[in-house]
Amino acid sequence: MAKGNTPQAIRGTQDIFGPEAEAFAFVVETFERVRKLYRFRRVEMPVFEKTEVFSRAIGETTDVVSKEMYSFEDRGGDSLTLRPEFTAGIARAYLSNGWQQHAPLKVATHGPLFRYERPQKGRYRQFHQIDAEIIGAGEPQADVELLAMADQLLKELGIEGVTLHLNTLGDGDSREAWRAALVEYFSAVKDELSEDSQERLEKNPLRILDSKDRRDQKFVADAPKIDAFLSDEAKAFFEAVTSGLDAAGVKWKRAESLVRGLDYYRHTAFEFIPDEGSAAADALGSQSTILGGGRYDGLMESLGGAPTPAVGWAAGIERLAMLVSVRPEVAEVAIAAESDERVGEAYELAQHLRKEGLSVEVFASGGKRKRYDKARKSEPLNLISMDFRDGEASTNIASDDTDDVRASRLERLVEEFRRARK
RNA sequence: GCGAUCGUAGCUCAGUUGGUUAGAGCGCCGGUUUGUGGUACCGGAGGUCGGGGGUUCAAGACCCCUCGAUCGCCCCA
Repeated sequence: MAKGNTPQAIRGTQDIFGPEAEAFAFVVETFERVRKLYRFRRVEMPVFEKTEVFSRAIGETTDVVSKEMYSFEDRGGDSLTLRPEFTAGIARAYLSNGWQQHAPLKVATHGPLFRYERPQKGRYRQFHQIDAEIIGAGEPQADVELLAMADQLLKELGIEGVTLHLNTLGDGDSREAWRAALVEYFSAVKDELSEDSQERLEKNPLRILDSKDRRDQKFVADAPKIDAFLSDEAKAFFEAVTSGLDAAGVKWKRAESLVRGLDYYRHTAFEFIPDEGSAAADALGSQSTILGGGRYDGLMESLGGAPTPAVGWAAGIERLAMLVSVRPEVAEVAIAAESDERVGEAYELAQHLRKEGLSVEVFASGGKRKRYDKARKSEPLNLISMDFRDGEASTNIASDDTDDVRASRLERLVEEFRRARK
């Protein structure tokens, strides 16, 4: 509980500790490992950019830009913004650094993002994502490889009950024609739509399709389908993606009403969503998407670059962390210095063992009788007690170590250490 | 931006229709069982009951405001 004059953390930020922090680290470590398997190269990006990087790339009318950005003026009067996503900044870096020379470029990164929103379960003002992008690759195989990586990542995290929902938005022309048809269709029944969807009709008609409001849902089933507006090329592209996924053993499900909020998406759009009634769905509350992305062939042009096909995804680390289970890290060795005469020696032994690659914790403070108990409670694999009684030093090892090699190596190291000290 | 629920020790929570010095468990600190021991027992520290105002002889409990948290809507990872 915060005391009167102790500053509070900013709303929507988190101080992550304990099992949550372990889960967070596990997600990041697993991502780093899997990304190397697919040969994605690591990039580090600035946390803030000129505001126009996001407003031009993401779209002025999107919620992200119009009301969720952390923007401020720097001392030179430029408008800067804390990044609300990775893709726009990566696209900017691609153009400003001439990374075209590396195309097709596969990059991965992770870190904090910022969005001024009302915090709730699985949703924060400072949140964290892992992110993967393939830039300068227009072939459907790029989509497949990217999705295969996502699928493998989730499996290696041990996350179950999550399904890839897949859709195509077609190329620019298909998408526009579909959008126009949707506006026409929903305009005819405008008065019967929810208030939110009446507004969406102006701003983002595609979003009406995944409205949660019953009043909207009864019209959704008969709404125009994207498939009717796809050009032959767009259709062939989507088929190549789906057959590639099948060949790669990635399970997917067609989601005709899946659209993505940001302006730059074309062709493939996808989200990994927990199955209804699954443990994952329960854990996430109403924030159902754990990983989402798609193809954004139009983005580079909006930043003044040459047309450049690209596809990418991002996943919320906090959301993934809610779905993984990690065992608490226990020490390989705990040393209880049960009398003050042995404290110095206990720390020396700890250093010796740490240099040999063992994780060691020393218990040498507080009541002497309680040091052993504390060491015990930390549930180490091996427990060394060091005491000094009746003028005699004793050193004992109690081992619950299931790894016999490590346990016997420890005994040897401790024995060496004692001989060397004499 | 809107709505609902909630705010009592470091943590999890009790606190009866408003009624004396606000409690428990865990954790923390100290001590006892002169001991191969994750035990048990004893003691201690720690609370402006989120904050402010009001009603009342009396408020942790009731009313108003405010701050914060949680969950949901919008949107999104």
